Amino acid sequence: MSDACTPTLPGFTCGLDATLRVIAGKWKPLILYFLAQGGPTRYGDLRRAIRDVSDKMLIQQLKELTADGLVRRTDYKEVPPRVDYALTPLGESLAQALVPLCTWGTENLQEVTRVFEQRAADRAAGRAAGPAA
Amino acid sequence: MSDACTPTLPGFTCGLDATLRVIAGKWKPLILYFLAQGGPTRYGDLRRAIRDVSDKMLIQQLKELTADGLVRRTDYKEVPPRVDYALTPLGESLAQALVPLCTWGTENLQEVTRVFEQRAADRAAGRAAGPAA
DNA sequence: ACAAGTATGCACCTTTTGGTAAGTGATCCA
DNA sequence: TGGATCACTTACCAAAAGGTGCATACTTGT
Repeated sequence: MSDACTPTLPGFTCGLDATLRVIAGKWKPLILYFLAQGGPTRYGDLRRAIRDVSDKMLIQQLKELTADGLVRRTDYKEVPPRVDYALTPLGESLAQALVPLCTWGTENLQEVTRVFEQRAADRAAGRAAGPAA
Repeated sequence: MSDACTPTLPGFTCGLDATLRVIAGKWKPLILYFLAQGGPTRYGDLRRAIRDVSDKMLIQQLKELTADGLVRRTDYKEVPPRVDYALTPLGESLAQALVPLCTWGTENLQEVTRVFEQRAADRAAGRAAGPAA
């Protein structure tokens, strides 16, 4: 796995651990994804693009990403509010690092799909057997 | 972010999403990490290596990784139980895809560390101000 | 006889995460 | 005047994730 992982870091086990904690959160990768695709994006556009995300969640994750220096928030201080979000250089580099995962998921889509069907089936079986017995 | 992300997948938003759901779980990346480093590893060794993980969690995540086809479990059916775990080819390929994240975390360790200190400070401030007001 | 180690299972509980629904000022449109 | 849009905020809740600790069947070491 290369020795980029080996050093003993303060707080996290390895660089991988650190990274995963930064992007932890149901919508963060997706946000990074959309921001990496197009340039600066208005809040409402993100909101509509991601679909299924609630205001609360989207705002929350955007806040964290912003506080973490991965995303830059621009408030135009206009009368009907106007705000947009864009990746910082750091955010862009992270988005780059995500590409192989993205590729892996796509390349192994069959396996992954099977995996999730299996998980669902197991959960269903568990719920059927568990409460019954 | 390359177009490895673009296809409309059944269930998940993109390959990245799919991958992240596979490795979701506090200890899975670490397990993958340790298994990628050395070859087959006995349960007890993993347990001691990862430290801070509980039996319940480790077993649970190993089970999922095994069910997902990323890890192969070998039970030697011996009298004092002996079992070991190793990566499958699929698991190895995933471990490879994790390397850039690992590298990113290591390269941007300063930023990441700052980020987490900031988060901690914010949480502390929040707890101090919130209940008071 | 007794403690320890082996790989797990299980019950219970707390923390974290995510989701829903409502409300905020201000402006624009009919 | 009433409704919609903008970017949020807040209070409340449900579900999931994670943690602790005890139990198991068997053997080995003392």
